[in-house]
Amino acid sequence: MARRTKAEAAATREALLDAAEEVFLAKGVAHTSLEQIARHAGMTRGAVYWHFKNKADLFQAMLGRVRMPFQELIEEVTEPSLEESPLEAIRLAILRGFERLEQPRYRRVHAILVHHCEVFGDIDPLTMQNEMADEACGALTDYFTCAARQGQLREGFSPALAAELMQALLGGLFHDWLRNHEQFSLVTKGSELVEAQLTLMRHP
Amino acid sequence: MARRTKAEAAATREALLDAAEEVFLAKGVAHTSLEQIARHAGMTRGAVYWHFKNKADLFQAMLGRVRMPFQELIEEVTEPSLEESPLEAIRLAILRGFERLEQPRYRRVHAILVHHCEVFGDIDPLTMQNEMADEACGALTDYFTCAARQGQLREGFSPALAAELMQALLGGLFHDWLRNHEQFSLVTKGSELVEAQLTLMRHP
DNA sequence: CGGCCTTTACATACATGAATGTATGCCAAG
DNA sequence: CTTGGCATACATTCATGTATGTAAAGGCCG
Repeated sequence: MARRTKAEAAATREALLDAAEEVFLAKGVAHTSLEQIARHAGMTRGAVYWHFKNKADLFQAMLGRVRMPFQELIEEVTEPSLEESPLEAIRLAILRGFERLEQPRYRRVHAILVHHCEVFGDIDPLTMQNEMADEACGALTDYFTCAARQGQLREGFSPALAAELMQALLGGLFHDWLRNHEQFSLVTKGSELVEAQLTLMRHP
Repeated sequence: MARRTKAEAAATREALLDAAEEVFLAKGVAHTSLEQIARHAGMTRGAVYWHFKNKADLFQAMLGRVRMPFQELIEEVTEPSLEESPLEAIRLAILRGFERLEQPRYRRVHAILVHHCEVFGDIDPLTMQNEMADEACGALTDYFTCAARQGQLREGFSPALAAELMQALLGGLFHDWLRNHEQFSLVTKGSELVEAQLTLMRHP
């Protein structure tokens, strides 16, 4: 092959990342060679080493396409306002998260991060998951605290406990779904469970 | 080295499995060589290939030392009887599970299975996790059904929903704890959360 | 606008190291 | 004296990283 235009080069870069997602998901990160990724994208390893420094660099670029801070999800939810019904805001934010995660790219990359890659080079997926979990739990605590101040939580039920319960619930559901997403829809089952849990925790 | 007695041979086999646990946990299954395992046990690869066919075989043997069927945990709980207070029986069974998992060997092997190994040879950790999850959810459903028949569950709250909520809660907690067990005690925090959740679901 | 030159976007070829599996050696247990 | 329990040596495969080749893109200059 000969040289492509800038747009074509950017396209092959994306194609390589797409291929990486699929092969990583199918065979695991550690057991896929850069050769396999390149061939799956119709290229050779030359293209990979041109666009990325090495496997870790490619992996980071793949992650970079799906950064989804949890705080952002909350901020997207403006209706209804956080101040008047925080529990409903939490529910909607979680629903938004579910909807994003059901997009193939988000689902694949998170499945790879959680279930198909080990510590590897300077990349530690467990640290990343810890950061995600801490961020989520922090945000949940804030908003459950807000809910408690307005008397929306069952009495004797601390915001911290509510946040931890909800975070564990979400984490378990998340892992189950990532393991085999064909088994159930995240938004459908997730909404049911979250709604049921919020009903249990809400002040009667 | 020269030949050892049968007991010594069995001991080196266990030593190899112990070494495998530690190195797998530290560096991930895919990125540890049989050489590293052997050296960590004070042996050479010759010993490994004598006791095990290959890496997958060694891995299976490592798993074999910690098989913990969930049903067994329930059956161990005879006090109080399942028939008179099923919710309490569930709580105790879960507590038993937590206590087992906090033993170093159980914790390490499950951490490896969940967070430190990818699909690999004829071994698929995700299938194993699915089987564990299905088994757990099935048992939980049975016992929540029993609880519902005795009117111990909040009205309008189906046993299936209760089981799914509890399973997601346990799964999330499990994953969080396996990621970094120094952060909190599984029995302590786990007991709090499970107790809180059962209180929420219990008929008032 | 056409010729030239440099750089880009890869493909190909090569060197290296690491891990595996097997074959063989060796010494004591039984 | 035979076989079990390893250690050692060897051959092979495989992935990586780099070096080199190359044809076209995109500019510069006349």
